[in-house]
Amino acid sequence: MTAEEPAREGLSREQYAAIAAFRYQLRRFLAFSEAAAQQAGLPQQQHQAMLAIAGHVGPEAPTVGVLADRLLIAPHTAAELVSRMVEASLLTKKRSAHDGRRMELALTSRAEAVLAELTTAHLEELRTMEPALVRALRKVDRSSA
Amino acid sequence: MTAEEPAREGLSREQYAAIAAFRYQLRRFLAFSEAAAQQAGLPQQQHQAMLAIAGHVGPEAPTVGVLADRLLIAPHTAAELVSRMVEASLLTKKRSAHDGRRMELALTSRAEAVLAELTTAHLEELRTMEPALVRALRKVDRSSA
DNA sequence: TGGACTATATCGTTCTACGATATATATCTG
DNA sequence: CAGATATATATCGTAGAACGATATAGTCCA
Repeated sequence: MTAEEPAREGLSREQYAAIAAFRYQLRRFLAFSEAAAQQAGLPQQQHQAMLAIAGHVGPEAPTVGVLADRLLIAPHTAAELVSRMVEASLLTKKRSAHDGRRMELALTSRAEAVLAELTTAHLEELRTMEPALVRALRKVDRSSA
Repeated sequence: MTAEEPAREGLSREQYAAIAAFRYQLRRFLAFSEAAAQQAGLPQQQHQAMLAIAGHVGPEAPTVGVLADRLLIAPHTAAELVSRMVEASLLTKKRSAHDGRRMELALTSRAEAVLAELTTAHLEELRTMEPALVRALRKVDRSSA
C-alpha cells in the first residue's frame, strides 16, 4: 500500500476532505468568537456563560447547575467559572429562596452591555458564514450517502 | 429597568436564546468528538491534526505550517503538536527535498486505522445531528432578519 | 554574499478543566 | 421525625496544551 492510495478502510479522500473542511469552518467561527470575546476583555468561556444565562428560558432563574448543563462542563467547573465572573463583576449570585442549595445567577448591567455588543457582532458574522457552514455540512452528508 | 425586561439594547430574549441554542448544539457535537477521540486514546487536537492531514488536498505533502493554518494555531504550537504525535507513532516527519526548512508530514498506518474508525463514527453522528444544527443556525438568522 | 524573510523548534508561563473531596441543604423512608 | 441518601455548590491540587519570547536553520533576492 503506497502512501497516496485512498484505500483507507472504505473511506475516500473526499470524505476526509469534507469533514476536515467542515471542522475548519467550525474553527473559523469559534476563532472569530474567541477573538471577539478577547477584544471585549473576556475569556471565551465567560462569554458563553453570559450567553447561556441571557438565553435561558423557563420560569426559574438559571443556577450554577443549569450553567454546567448548557456549557457541558462539570458542576464544580461551573462553580469556579461563576466565582471568577462574580469577581469580575459580570454576575451576581443569590441563594434561592425555595432551595437553599441553589445559587441563582443574573447578569450585571455591565455584562449585559458587553454581551449586547458581542451578540450583535456574532449575528453579523453568523449571517456571513452561514452559507459556507451549511454547504460544508451538506457536503459531508452527501459524501457519506 | 427591572431584571426581567428584555430591553437589552435592541436585542430580544429570542435572539439570545437562538444563539445560545446554536452554541449548545455546537458544543454537543464537539463533546461527542472529544469523547470519541478520548476513547480512541487521543487528545482531540491530535485527532484534528490527523483529519487535517488525511483531508489535505493539493500536490504537496502537508507540513507543520500547513497544519498550523488548518488548525488555526500558531506555527510553534503546531510544531509542538507534531512533536507529541511523532512521539506517539501517529505521524512521520520528513525534511522536504525541495525546501530544507519544511517538514513533510504523513500518517502512520496505526494513525490511519484509528482515524478511519473515528471518521466512520463522526459521519454517523453528523448525519444524526445535522438537522438540529441547521435548524438552530437558521433560527439565528431568522431572529436577526 | 549579505540581509531579509520563512519554517520549525524550545522553554517558561498561564489558564482552565478536571479528579478527589468537602459541606450544606433537601428529600425520602420507615 | 431521625437517619440515610441524594443533590447543589465549593475548594484545592494537578495537568494538558496553547502562547509569548526567543532561537536556529534554510531560502531567496538585490
